[in-house]
Amino acid sequence: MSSIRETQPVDDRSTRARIRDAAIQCIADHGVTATTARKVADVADVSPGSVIHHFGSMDGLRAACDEYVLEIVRKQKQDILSSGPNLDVFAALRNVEAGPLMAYLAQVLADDSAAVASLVDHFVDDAEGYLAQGVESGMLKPSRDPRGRAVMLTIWGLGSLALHEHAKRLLGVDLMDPDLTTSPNLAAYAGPVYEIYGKGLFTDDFAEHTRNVFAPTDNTDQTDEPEEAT
Amino acid sequence: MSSIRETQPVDDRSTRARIRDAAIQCIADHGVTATTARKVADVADVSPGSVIHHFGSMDGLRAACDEYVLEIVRKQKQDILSSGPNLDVFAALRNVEAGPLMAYLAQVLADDSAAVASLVDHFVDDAEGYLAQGVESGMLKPSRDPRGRAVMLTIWGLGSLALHEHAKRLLGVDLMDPDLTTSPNLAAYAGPVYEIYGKGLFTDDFAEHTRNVFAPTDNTDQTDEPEEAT
DNA sequence: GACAGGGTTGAACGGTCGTATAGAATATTG
DNA sequence: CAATATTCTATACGACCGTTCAACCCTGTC
Repeated sequence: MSSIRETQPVDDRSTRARIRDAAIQCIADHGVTATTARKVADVADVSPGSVIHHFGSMDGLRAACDEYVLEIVRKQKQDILSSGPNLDVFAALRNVEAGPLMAYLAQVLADDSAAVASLVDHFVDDAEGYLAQGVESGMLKPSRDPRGRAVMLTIWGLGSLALHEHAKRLLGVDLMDPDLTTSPNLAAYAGPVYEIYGKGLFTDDFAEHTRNVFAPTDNTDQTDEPEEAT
Repeated sequence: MSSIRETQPVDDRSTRARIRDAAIQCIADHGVTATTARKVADVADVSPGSVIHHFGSMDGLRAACDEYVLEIVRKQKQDILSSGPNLDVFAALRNVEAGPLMAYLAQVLADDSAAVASLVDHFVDDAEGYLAQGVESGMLKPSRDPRGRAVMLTIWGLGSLALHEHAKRLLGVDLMDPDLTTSPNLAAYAGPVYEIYGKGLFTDDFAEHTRNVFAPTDNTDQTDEPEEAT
């Protein structure tokens, strides 16, 4: 092992890391099923045999990718924790070197992978913490079901990411844009969202009318409203 | 052409329709990339050659499926229109013979297809109409951006459908269940949703604070809040 | 019965996939 | 420098893909 570092850091790091990054890029660009061993090898400038030599199989490569972005998100979370409460689920990913992680996440959110499930659970945990902080600091209203509220807000956020092509077509806003927060079109997305988050959607009369329909078992005064579902 | 109807309607209808239905079922069950001509042929009890004889290619089959569910949704809309306002985007699909249409939609929502885009646009149009009715009837608050609000609510709903596996894992609610509205676990999903839609998420103070940040060009009084994004 | 003629079949073709493996290239060590 | 261990490449193989096509069956007509 040579003790001197070369003038240029060769390319990236180990061949294994280069292959993994190439796979993430490939999945982010063209989806998981279109990501073949040969294409990954081509992007990583290695031979097709090398990619499975390092990861055993394509499933192994996919798992390694999932685990890697999970690790990055976990690491990034530490930095976020010291910067106060943040409601935006994507902020952690957006600041992370503007890599293809958002696009990767959007591509893999739909198919069921244990690592992706763990990642989503992680986001929900974060959201629940942030929401609790928001409630404590007086920014957010308390909820009868804090966990459920965190789940729904996370699913809405991640679902918007998964359907970002529709959002772009309908709103002109690319949720994948690394510098979204400075985009002039952000208002088209944030306006309605903040409006709903701000004043709600139902009128007070209607909200009162539906309040006790889907309430969890909570001993408040409740007049029985027999039929008002959907 | 015989003028009498057989005692049993043979199987379904034409072979073409049987193949199309088999493809929809197959995509709903295993996704679009896992749906091969041979599997569709197997489900439809025909030969692999027959499926492309009827649709030209697998892309043609896929397009025919998209167009078919679009047609069904359009047809279903007519019935809905005569039953008053309805905020639930899925109701139109849920009542439609409990077929695999919801699962099909969940599978194809992410990939970009012209027919799927048209379908989503259709949902947004419906939502906008329903929201306007809701505002008019006093159930819903008016919006500064009715179209944008309809888009976001639709994306949230469809995104939840696309990520229904996560919702099921985290909430115990299967958004795909044809009789969801009678499920005892519905409250885990509807509770937080109705809470947010009812009273909102932000406190009045915080809502006032962020009101004019992402407001569309609207001449209300606005004190300049230079930096408060994210 | 002979005979078209279209819906249907099943075998076959070219292509791409994931993966295995033998050998070349490269690094490591004495 | 020789020997060896390691990494990578190139090729090969079997499986499965979408698609084609000659034969086949089945129905209706002369």
